Amino acid sequence: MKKIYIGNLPFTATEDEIRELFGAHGTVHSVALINDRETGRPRGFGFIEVDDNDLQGMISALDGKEMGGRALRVNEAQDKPRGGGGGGGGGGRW
DNA sequence: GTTGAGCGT
Repeated sequence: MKKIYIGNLPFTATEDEIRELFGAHGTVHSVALINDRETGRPRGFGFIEVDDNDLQGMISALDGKEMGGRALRVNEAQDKPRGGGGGGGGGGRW
């Protein structure tokens, strides 16, 4: 199971839309749209957990897909450590 | 009734 970073999301997008959109191209284990912790406004990006075998398929299939008038940005997430401990990994190689 | 970076508690 891997994580996918979704950016350039429209403020009108919801987890349900993401789940259905990505679920149509693979198995989506969980969907999480990130909104501002202080103001509560949507940040325009989110995360989803998908299977390893469907990760590439979703990225190649939904990356650049238009949603709400804006092109979605799909890429494998970096599994950044949020709650202490651990170190970064991979990343940055574009 | 607003907005736009880009990896979350």
